[in-house]
Amino acid sequence: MPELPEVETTRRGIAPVLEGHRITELIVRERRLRWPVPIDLEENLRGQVIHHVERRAKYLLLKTANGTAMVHLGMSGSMRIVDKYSAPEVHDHFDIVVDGGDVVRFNDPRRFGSLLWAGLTPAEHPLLAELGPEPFSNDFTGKYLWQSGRGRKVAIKQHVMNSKIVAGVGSIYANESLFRAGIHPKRAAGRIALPRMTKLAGEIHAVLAEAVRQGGTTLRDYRGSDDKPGYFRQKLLVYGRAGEACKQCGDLIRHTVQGQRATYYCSTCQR
DNA sequence: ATGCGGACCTGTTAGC
DNA sequence: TGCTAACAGGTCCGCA
Repeated sequence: MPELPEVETTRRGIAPVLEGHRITELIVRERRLRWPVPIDLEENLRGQVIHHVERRAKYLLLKTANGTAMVHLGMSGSMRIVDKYSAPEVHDHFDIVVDGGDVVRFNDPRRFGSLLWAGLTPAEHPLLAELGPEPFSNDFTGKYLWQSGRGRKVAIKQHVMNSKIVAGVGSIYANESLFRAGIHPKRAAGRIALPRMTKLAGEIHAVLAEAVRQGGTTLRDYRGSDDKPGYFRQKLLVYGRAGEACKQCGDLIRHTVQGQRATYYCSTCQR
């Protein structure tokens, strides 16, 4: 499921419930996530006040004076706010219980998500240390994207989905921003001129910002912390539209696979 | 250094 | 209708 807009929507949903509140209990029902949940995590978090809920790439960072917990939603994860008396259901892998009785409950059928401990210097955690700039940061510019692609033969779609190049761009929004920028997803990253890269960086920024405003994209499972779906799906121009007419030129939208992920594009509008 | 395929999981859907 | 195979929003790792 979740790409950056869905994670950001989740962050905004859970932050008011967590920030400034003390964790009375962390209840872990299933430790076998993408990586095993560390055995001392409950001890590290119990009694700690969450002073800030941040996002880095697609990781949610729960910051306490003792250290930072990292949550990743994987492909099918979600976090909902529930009452402490609500019974856990299947795939509800952990609960963050805070003073006052609110519970943030993590559900993830595929268990590609994770719950990890990043200590006092989260930026140095191996999963965060190598990440590229945030797409909403000032460091993410056309010039940066152009420089990062110089001499590379990798397809531009895979290039922008590489978290070391830019953090948080997944398949849906890579497809959409490449369409908006008029760039063919299989074009080599090193064979795109600076003005087109500038256009692409701008479209990545724009499409992600729009999706955040719409509460993300719900294809199937994704729900925000309030259980509402995201409404960006109606705005998708290519993703999931194979065989349908391009909204720009009327040609058929094509489907292919890159790196085991679905790619959608218009061969007339994208070169 | 770069690039590829496999791996981790379950649930839903498409196809026979 | 029922079984099986393919596919799904992520991304790390090991190998060539």
